[in-house]
Amino acid sequence: MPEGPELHLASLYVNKVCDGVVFTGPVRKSEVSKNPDVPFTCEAYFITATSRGKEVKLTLMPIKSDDDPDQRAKAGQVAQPMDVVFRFGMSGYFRFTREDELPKHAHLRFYTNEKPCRVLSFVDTRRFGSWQPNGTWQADRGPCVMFEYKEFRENIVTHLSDHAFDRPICEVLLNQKYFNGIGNYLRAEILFRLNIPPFVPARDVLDGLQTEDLCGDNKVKEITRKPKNKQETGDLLQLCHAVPLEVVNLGGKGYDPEKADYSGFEAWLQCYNVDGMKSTRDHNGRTMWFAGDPGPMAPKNSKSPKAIKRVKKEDHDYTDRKKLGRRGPESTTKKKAMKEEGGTKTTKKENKVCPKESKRKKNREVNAPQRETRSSTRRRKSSSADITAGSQRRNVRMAK
DNA sequence: CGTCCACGTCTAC
DNA sequence: TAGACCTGGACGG
Repeated sequence: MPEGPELHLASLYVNKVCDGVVFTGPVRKSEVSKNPDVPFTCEAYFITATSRGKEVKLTLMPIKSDDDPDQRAKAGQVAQPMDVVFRFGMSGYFRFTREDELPKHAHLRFYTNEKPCRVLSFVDTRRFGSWQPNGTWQADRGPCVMFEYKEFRENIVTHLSDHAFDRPICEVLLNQKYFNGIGNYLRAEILFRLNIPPFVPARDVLDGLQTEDLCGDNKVKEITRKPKNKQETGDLLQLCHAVPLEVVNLGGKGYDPEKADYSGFEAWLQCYNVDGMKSTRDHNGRTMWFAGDPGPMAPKNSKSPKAIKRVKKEDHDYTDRKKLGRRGPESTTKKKAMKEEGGTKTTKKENKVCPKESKRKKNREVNAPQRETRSSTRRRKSSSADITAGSQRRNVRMAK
């Protein structure tokens, strides 16, 4: 669930399913969760949600009842509203179900006063997510790229001397102090659309930016003009706003391969995890998907013994370039890569950036070998109209 | 069976 | 700049 669009969609979901629903009693936490207890209990309360970048805030609002003059007397005092701020980690989301169909990994739960009751659950398989009772938006996170656009722009143009911008643009895009809401698939999609190599210095791309959105009223004019550097930067911050909003407007659940409506999102992706696109690890071990030139700051050193072995092997595989694909790149946490130690590791070769097949083609079906020039297997799931559109768009890019 | 990979932070050497 | 924190799906043997 977890980049800006998914967090916002989660807040919309909560507001929709909890509209008019009365919750009651204590908030309950799973045994296994290491997150804090939420010391809130109330006879009757509403739940509403808002989002900002990669956080969601739930507001637990006691219902004051004129019909219940005992309310104050009983509790000694009326419960106060409480905000709980969530981060979703890699796998967090909200679900509203009957109590007897609680999802696995429902780590924080809010119960309705119905009979049988229903439950709003914060579900988080991997438990990288977190919540904070009486929470506030995390102090070090910047303005929301989607819903605080003006402040977002300003925060960047007024801090360009920050050393954070010494890094490659693709890595800076994950810095939540400046790009609150951008994650791994969004950075790939945004840079791909502007044809910006991922490993160019961020400041080179952002330098000369205006606080005002250059592409506002004059949008058409600006875009049809010769794309200069400054133009692209204007576009970059604008796309950091517009691309996530596209996902929100897809109306599905965003990035969530487990869900039925994932195909719409998958068809929307132009670069991330798309067959034929290149990918490599950035300096933090995160996979960067891109097309064309990686840029001057691309990591040169392979840290993957397996990748080296593969490369050697492939040196003799001259028959089919298409097959190059899938090295076994490092896992983000390279746990036991030491196992293989041998001598392979010392002879580090360049970690070649090469096109590869998407791993996410779970079609075990052994069809006739598809020689389709990419554009291809993954995309085939979308409607033919989308395929055409996608291809055309790419052709335009290539023609440039 | 085992290995690799995943939409993200965190903190410790 | 590494690990640590976790579960589970895809894929290979």
